[in-house]
Parts: sequence; C-alpha cells; structure tokens
Amino acid sequence: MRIGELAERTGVSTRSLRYYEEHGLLHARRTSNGYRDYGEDDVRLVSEIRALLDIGFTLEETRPFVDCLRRGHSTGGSCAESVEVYERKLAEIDREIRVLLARRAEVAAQLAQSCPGCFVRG
Amino acid sequence: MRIGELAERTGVSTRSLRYYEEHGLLHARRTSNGYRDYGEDDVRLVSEIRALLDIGFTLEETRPFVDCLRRGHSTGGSCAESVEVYERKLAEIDREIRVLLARRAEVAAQLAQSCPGCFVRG
DNA sequence: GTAAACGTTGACGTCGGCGTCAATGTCAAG
DNA sequence: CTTGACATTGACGCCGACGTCAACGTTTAC
Repeated sequence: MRIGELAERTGVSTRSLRYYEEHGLLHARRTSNGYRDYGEDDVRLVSEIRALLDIGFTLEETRPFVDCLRRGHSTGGSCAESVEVYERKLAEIDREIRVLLARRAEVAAQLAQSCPGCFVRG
Repeated sequence: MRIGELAERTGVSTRSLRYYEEHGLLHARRTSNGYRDYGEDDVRLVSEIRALLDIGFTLEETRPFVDCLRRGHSTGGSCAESVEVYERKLAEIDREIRVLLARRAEVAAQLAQSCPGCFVRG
C-alpha cells in the first residue's frame, strides 16, 4: 500500500510516517515511480510506535520494540532490550511523579502562606 | 549595582537577567555609559522569579508576582492575581500527575504482559 | 599603554515531533 | 488535454529559557 493508505489505516499523518522512516524506524520499498510501498506488517509497526509515543516514549525508545517486532516476535515488548526500556521508563516516570509531588507541595505551601483562607485539598 | 553583581548575588546568569528584562519582568536604570544599574529591591525580584521558575512556573506566570512585589507588597503571592496563578498551577500540576500515573500504570501493565516474571512495585 | 575583566546588543543553537508550506512529479478519470 | 488527488524531497516554524558565540565599548589595575 502507499503512504496515504497507511496513514489512514493507522491514524498517523504522512508527515509522521516519513519522519519515522527518516529516523530509521520504518523501511519502505519503492515502486518504479519512487512512491513508498508498504506491507501489512507495517500497519502493526506503526501502531506500536504510536502506542509507545502516546505513553510518553521518545521515538528513540521505540526502536527496540520495532526491532523486536521485525525479528518476528508477536509483541514488541517481548525482547530483552524492550523490557529494559520499559523499566527505565518506569523509573523515569517515577522520578517525574516525585518531582511533581514535591512541586505541588511547594506551591500549596506558598499558596497557604500567601492566602491563609484558601483551602487546598491534598 | 551592575548586572554582574546582581547575577552573583542571585545566582542567576547575566543572560537570564537580560532575558527577564527583555520580557518586561525587570526594569533597569542605566548609568551614563549605558550599563544597567540595579537597586537592592531587584535582588528580591529576581529571587522571586527564580523561585517560581524552579517550581515549574513559566516566565509569564511570574509576572503577577513581580508586579505584586513592585506594588509594595511584602510577598509576591499576596495579590489576587498571584493567588489565581497559584491555583491554576496547582490544577495543572494535578493534571500532569494524573497523566503520569496513568502512564505509569499503562507501562507497568505492558511490562507485566511482556515479561510476566518482572515484578513492578506500585 | 595595555591587558584583563567587565559591560553592551544581536543573533544563532538547543530539544522533539511533527505542521505546513514550496516546487515538482505521477497517475486515473472525464 | 486537463483537472485533481495523490506522491516526492527540502526546508522553515514551533515552544521556552536560556547558552554561547561575535564584535565591540568601558573601566580598572598595574
């Protein structure tokens, strides 16, 4: 299929698809006229990428998952490298949550000080 | 005092000080040679800006606090607009925390699925 | 007098995942 | 033949708080 169809079927813009390819995550055959030619498997690949990006992964971090799928695994996450990324991401999210909680406490404290009448839940 | 001293006393780079001025948060008198000339009050202003930025406020969001201080209030947060910003920020942080918690759960779930043997606290 | 350490404005680089042109080629339908 | 929907590559714009030159003027210390 061509890029337009892949875009429609995955809900991803053609711009994004070219971007993924530019960064080596997607490889497309070319038809005689130079158009990109995708297979059914690519729908899966792109969906995996999108799902991970939506959860907060960077494009680079999706690479192990894509590679994993390409090696024939049923899930992008079933390879050692992917699991490693999962764990790193968990730790990273935890750090961010801690930072946000600390900020929240800080803001709440300052608010309470500036405006004693303002109630803050939490 | 000149910009170097203000920078040293506040721990803020001269670049940042000029940036704050460029965005109307800091106003400096000029000496005859064109150098910026700051007063003692500016140390307070800059400290307030830094403190807020460090908590995650944007530069724009610090404006009400600076204005408040400049109006003579003892604290940047003791004006109605500042309190409003505090509350908006709290709500925003709460949203971000919820997003992160959801992501965390999502990642943990996928990890558990991909790697049944991997324990995830939380 | 001269070097070092300060100051000035102006402007580009950073980071990421694209959106959005621009200029141009390809192909099916009428 | 032409229109219009598709494709191509290339490149700038975005957002924010600066870092980091560049090219130059000022002041201080020796």
